[in-house]
Amino acid sequence: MANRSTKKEDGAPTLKKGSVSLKDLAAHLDLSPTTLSWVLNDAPAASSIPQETKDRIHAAAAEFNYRPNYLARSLRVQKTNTIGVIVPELSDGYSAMVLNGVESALSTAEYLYLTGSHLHKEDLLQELPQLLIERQVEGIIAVDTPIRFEPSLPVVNVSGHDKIDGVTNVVLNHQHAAELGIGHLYNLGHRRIAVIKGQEFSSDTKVRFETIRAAAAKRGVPIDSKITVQLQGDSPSPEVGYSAIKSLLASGEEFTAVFAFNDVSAIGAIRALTEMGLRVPEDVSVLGFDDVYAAAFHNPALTTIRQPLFEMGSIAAKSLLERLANGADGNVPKEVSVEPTIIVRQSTARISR
Amino acid sequence: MANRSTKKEDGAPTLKKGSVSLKDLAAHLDLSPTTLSWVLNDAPAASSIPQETKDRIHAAAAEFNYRPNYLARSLRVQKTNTIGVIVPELSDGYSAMVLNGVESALSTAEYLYLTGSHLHKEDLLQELPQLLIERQVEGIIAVDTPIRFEPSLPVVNVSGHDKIDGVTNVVLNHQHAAELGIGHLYNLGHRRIAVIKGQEFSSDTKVRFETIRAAAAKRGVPIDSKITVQLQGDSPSPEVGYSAIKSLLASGEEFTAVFAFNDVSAIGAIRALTEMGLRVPEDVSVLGFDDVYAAAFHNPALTTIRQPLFEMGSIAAKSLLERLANGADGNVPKEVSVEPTIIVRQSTARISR
DNA sequence: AAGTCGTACTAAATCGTTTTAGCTGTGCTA
DNA sequence: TAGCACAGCTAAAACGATTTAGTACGACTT
Repeated sequence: MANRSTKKEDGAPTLKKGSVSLKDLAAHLDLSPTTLSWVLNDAPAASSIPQETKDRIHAAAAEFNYRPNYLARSLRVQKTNTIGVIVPELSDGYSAMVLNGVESALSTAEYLYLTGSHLHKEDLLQELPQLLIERQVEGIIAVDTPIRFEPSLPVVNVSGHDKIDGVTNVVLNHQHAAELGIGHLYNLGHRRIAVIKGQEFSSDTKVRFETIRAAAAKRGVPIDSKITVQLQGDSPSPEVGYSAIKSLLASGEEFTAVFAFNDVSAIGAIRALTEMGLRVPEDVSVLGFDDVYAAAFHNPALTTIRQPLFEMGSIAAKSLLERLANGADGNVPKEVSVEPTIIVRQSTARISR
Repeated sequence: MANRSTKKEDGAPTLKKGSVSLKDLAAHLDLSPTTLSWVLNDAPAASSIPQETKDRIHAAAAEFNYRPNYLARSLRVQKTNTIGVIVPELSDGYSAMVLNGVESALSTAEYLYLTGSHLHKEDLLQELPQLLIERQVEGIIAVDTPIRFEPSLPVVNVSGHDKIDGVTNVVLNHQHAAELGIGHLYNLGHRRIAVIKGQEFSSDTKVRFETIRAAAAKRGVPIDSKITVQLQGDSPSPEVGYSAIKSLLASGEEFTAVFAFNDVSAIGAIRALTEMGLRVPEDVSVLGFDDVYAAAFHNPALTTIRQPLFEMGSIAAKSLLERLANGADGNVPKEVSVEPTIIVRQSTARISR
């Protein structure tokens, strides 16, 4: 039997609920913090502690709702089980889906994450990573975000294209995507294909356009710069696609199809076209990109190049976790690529002529 | 002039870049951590430190890219400048917009936030808050989430309806919203109004339906339970609205308008109606709720009751920050309410008969 | 009867800061 | 010439955990 002597004169040091420290709990039990730590963490050293003591400890921990202070623990063990995630903004559909993927991969590993949006502001692009690093995140996942800092920790960039030491890019196979898109339109008979380029700040803008251009040229229908427009404005919304197509229509140039930078701009484009009395897809085909939620239920339902955004997020997270687990053994993959698929719905059709 | 003696024999203890501690830096400068801390934090006590020393310290901090370890600081000052945010899921448009509002309010206060999605799973509803509390968040913002834990810290619940001590609910003026919606449809001549109820897990489901029922009854056109359907399935997507209306149509009951639980289900409803050869709004009017991004550019553009989601997020954050700054002085507001507006677009029209 | 082993623990260092309480030397007053 | 203020620092405690290195005691060997 336990021969605990009541060391101190206080019989029951009433612990305030809500924030008991290990020391408090230990004092209450007349044991040392060490013992409690061993037992509560199931440390190897706890093997010599008799079951009865263990039970007492667990019971008290439950009774006072003891939760270890993660700050203290992390400081001591030099591990925070936390990563940082940087996105342009949350409500554009794109980042949110990637984040879902990230979270699903993290949760099984008991990691949490801190988030920040940079809204494409240069100062935030510099500042955010520092804020996260100060908070001792173990790594950073950036989504559609240029890396403006020296990566002093593992970084994974979803849709990143810059080759930077220590950064793994998770990217779509853009060449394949362009082939799928242009191939689809070409096979429907389209030869005058207008292209909506992304904003300058989107990581994919350049590659997307180059690969589309190459795919079109290959088929002998080079992209005409007169029917190429670039999205303006600093956030992704249907409005910018709408304006882009409006200005294109104003130019009077002919085209039978539009290959949009993303679904959101495709939706704006459709609005602009129908407002001008052009039917989609009868008069003009519109091809989107991404396959966000809204695409399937739009009217007309969007034909689009699907990016596996959820998977890209979870691949990013898994890749980061793997690097964190294995330590920096040099062999950081520069790039992981995923495949697009084309989802044919109602916004594209055979050319009517 | 400074008469620093080279205490130690090592002339230049080469500091490894990337993670210098205050102690390292202090050793390098032959000063104590205390002095550096004072200077770098602009503490009052730093007034007695000569400018030259201050300059040396700042220069060294910059040179070695010194960043204070936030874990250690937070542990010492008992303040983490971090809150937790709990959402059902990120990619439903709703939570993301609220989060944007939260973030904008937080960033000016130099707070960051940890996020978690519970996907309406009971275990996560219990677990997530604990994970956040362990990590010493100062408060929690829950979005459309039932509170399943004892609030031992300040909590703000966006769209919460349970009155719980220590929890501030940020809610829409639902009565007004129902008046706007039913009033609009009634004025357009609609008398047979179908209602799509939300899923059981949505906080707003009950109030929304009750207020709609009351507003309709008041006008002498009581809601008929035969043309009331409830969303099924465990995530918000157009599919569930689609199925709901499909089943309603199958019942053969007559109706001239649909008041949907949210925009997403309204979009699904429109799809179901048009598939059955009914035109929106000529044959059936469809009224949405929320005014998410997709609403304005849908075809037809959605008439909807707008919730100021961004504001609700920033109000939630501001209210939480205020409580954190002022300490727990008891007077916690039980409820803060915001006003809806009706955005009339193309999905509703005067009854054609 | 001394040495060894195992049980059941505890003391103290540590993580990286901040903060309280000093300490040392110089210049000036009384 | 002792006393005192002030400038310019430093030592050590503290935050709340984990972890290393013991200690005290009984039982068992040799």
